[in-house]
Amino acid sequence: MARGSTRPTSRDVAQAAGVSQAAVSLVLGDKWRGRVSEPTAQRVRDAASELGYRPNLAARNLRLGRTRTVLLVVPALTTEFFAEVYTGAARVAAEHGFGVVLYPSPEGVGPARDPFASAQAALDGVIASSMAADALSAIRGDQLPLVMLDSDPEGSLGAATVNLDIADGIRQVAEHLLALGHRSFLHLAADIPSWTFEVRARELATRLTGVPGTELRTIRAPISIEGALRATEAALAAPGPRPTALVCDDDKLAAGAYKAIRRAGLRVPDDLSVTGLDDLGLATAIDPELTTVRLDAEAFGERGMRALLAVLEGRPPEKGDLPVSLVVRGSTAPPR
Amino acid sequence: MARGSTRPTSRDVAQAAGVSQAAVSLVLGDKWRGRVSEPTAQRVRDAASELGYRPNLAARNLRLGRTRTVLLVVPALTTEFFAEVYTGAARVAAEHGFGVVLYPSPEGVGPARDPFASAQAALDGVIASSMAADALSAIRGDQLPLVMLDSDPEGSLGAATVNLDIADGIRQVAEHLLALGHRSFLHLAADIPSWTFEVRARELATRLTGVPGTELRTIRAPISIEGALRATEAALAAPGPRPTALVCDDDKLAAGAYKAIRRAGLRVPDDLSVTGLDDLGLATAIDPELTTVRLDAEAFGERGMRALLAVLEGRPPEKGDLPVSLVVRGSTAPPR
DNA sequence: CGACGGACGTTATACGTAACACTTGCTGGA
DNA sequence: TCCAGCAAGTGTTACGTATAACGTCCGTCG
Repeated sequence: MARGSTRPTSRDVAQAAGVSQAAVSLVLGDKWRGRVSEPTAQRVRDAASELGYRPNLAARNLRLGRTRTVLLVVPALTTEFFAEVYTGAARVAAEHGFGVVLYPSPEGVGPARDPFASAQAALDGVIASSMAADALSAIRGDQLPLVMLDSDPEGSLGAATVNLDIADGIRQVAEHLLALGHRSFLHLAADIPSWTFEVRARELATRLTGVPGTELRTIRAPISIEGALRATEAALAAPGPRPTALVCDDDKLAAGAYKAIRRAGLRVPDDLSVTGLDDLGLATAIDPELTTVRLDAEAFGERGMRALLAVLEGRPPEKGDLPVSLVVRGSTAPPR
Repeated sequence: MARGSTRPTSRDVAQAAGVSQAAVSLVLGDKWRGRVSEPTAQRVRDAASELGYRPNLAARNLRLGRTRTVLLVVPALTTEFFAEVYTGAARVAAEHGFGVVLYPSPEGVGPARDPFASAQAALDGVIASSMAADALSAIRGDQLPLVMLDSDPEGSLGAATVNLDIADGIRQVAEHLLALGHRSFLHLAADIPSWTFEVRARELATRLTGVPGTELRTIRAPISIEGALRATEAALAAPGPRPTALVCDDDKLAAGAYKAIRRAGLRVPDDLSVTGLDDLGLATAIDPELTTVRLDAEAFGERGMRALLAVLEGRPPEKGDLPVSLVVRGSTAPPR
């Protein structure tokens, strides 16, 4: 590991302190109450810090048969959303002496690499976003304890799931737009096959079917500004009456839509109301600021980690979806 | 690890294939040319996949004394920039059989947690952004091979450095703005103590001092839309002649500045030209699209990983800074 | 006065893997 | 005929740690 000399081991510490290796392990592992005298323990601690001793984690992991390391599989790191999920998960993990390793699954539909080859660390369990579709089959192959983020509770075959209440978010969006008087909707959907996006489509359709005179069209785009720009441009150029409200599957799509709307010579929200979903920093960077659904990504990560800890300890994980809330800003207004 | 039964070991595979554990290790380690016959090797491979054998990485790491795992220390994951750095580093790492583990240092000036507590995996080396100032002292304490990203080549005490040619980027920005006719500049600087930001300030000052009649003022803000908004608002409200060009340390700051400029009733670029640095997705999401300096974050990550591999193998790392390029968009124009 | 138990440690072992050193059977050349 | 040499493996060990099981010394109690 180190350059010239090899790193000190617990045996080196033992020798320096004049005790056995076992005593070092006891003292440094904090299991010495009544087994080692205080002066001796102090000698061990001094020797350890003197030598700059750090336990060899590979050896410890081997001995204990567990690693206190967990893998977080995310679709791709191009959005700050999963950065915050990571932050939340890592905080809870640290409180329990665990570490979190990230595996960003390759973008697009590339060949599914082995997620565990990238995370060389041995693992106690896995938290996986259902959006990281490529990696899922490989993950299911392993018998590791698994928590799924935003995945169909029915279809997850026993794996614990932690979900944001996206359906409720879409309900709030729909009610907000209906209350403003909108009746002609365009849904800009993400073209990733994932349960969480199916929920958006289903819930939006459900909420509108009850209301007379409503109309809903759907277009799909990859989750990128460029992709959303092109899809929206095409939709706006299509013949027929223009919709008055554009519901986007996430904020990034909304940002792309803004550009298409500007290029078409139209204005948000005067000609077209737009909503997003995520409430990323992007939502307030664009003009007008975006009406969107606020997801608490950090809480999502925390809940995911807690669920995994529960599974590891044989406890049942918390039930219930995480609440979300509509944030009304300047991108929605009554139709003209 | 697994729920009920324990995972199969190489010994289990050996028994199933009717060979010794050593033979399994040879076959699966691909070191069997001339040592094990093809039929036997095939029997071993079949038994391994039959049992779903996966080597215990903790044991392997212990035995080999190296982990093929590397730590990437980044300031915080709130921007896609380091996501791309990670992508590049992970790709190169994978090509060499290495894995990359991420350590996002806590935001702000919180107490420096131990980066290695979070990355429970044992490590062969570290790549660290100089912006992750909190974690640096802890990192230097370990004797691990280290590569610094965007750090002072002089002040890094022997650690290898990989740098983007930020100075050249700022030169291009300055020349672009001077050529447009600007003479009164405002520098919106990041208030993070990091060499890479010092370079921006120094280079900008240098480029302007040669030109007669120029004026440069500097304000500082935390790297967030909100922070930039407030700092810019204050600067625009200050008495005296208004600058005609606003040079921002990165794109996020520029996005915040846009908002302040709009609130002041001014327009980009008519009243004020704005430049950024990074070329994130954000740069084209805002209106008008941002003139900025394109940094190839993925190449940065790749180069960082290659440098670390070189250090690990005792080779000298590549020299030379990575080139950057000015991307001129709609946020810069001649002053009125 | 013998036994007993607490305080303070030590010895020995196992975790799963990779690699070195060694064995065995066979072939071919002198 | 005999031995070198090779193919095809096997036996054994060490990596560094945590912990179960075992000693030893001494004070105390019945």
